[in-house]
Amino acid sequence: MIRPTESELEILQVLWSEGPCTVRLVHEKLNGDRQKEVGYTTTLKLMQIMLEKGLLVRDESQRTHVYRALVEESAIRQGLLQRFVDTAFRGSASQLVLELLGHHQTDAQELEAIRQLIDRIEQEGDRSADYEK
Amino acid sequence: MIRPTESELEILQVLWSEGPCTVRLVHEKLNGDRQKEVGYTTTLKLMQIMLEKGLLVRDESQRTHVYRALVEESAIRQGLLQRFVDTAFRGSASQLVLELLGHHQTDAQELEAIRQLIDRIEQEGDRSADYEK
DNA sequence: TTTTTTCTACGAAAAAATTCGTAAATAAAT
DNA sequence: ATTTATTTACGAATTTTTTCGTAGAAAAAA
Repeated sequence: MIRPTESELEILQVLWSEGPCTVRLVHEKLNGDRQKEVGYTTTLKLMQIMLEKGLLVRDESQRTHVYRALVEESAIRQGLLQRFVDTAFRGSASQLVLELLGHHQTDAQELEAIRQLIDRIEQEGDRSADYEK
Repeated sequence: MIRPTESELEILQVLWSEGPCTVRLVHEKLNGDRQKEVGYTTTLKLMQIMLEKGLLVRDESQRTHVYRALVEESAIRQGLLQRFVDTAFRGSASQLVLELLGHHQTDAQELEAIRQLIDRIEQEGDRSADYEK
């Protein structure tokens, strides 16, 4: 399974939300949002490594390369979430949700969306056997 | 903020669910649940490090020391969850929940518990201003 | 009693992840 | 034309995390 490190994930977040970017752009985005400052070549190196790993691809037609995420956000989220539930919540997804809703600010609209999702899942209860792993 | 590493978290999980344990017990628990085998002194060393960090305490009255988690599960979960929401879901707790409920098997009872929690939160909506950060 | 096992302490090796410096090439500015 | 700035490549240093080997003390077994 593809498992980006924390630094790699930060870069992916930028590319997912901004679309294809130069190293410069990613770097400025990171050092803007953040308190932590790192050198330009650090970001560059990371993105080169991610290229090797197949997390990114790049357009080299110009001198200034443009990088693009090759992995999908939802797929990565899936993997990270699965792992996280297992390690931090011993596999109990509902425990995680309870913890989350209990301590985080979640606005009414989002709560409603979640409620509707629960309704849908409960309706599907009969054919829960359809689920694969 | 206290942030155990992944290996440290595995050890904490054992201590949280089993209560105070010897290194031997923790070690066997880990190498049982898991496909990954590590040496005994590896577990020992990790627990000694965790002791230094203040994650654990131990009873040295006997030759075979008994370790106990000094940090609370809920507190650690809080911290890890916060960080995880931020890094993997850009801070959107509800996105995480949607992802989770959409792809994980959650039994009816747990869904009901979550629904009730949502009800409670929505009722408290009026005094949402009371929330701190 | 002697041998074997079990445990801790300690240091250090190994692996993984992050960071940066330097050089060379290209582009931009003066 | 010359200087300055930007970009990539590359290797390596640093930091963090994980792993283990060895030695010595204590306990258990023979």
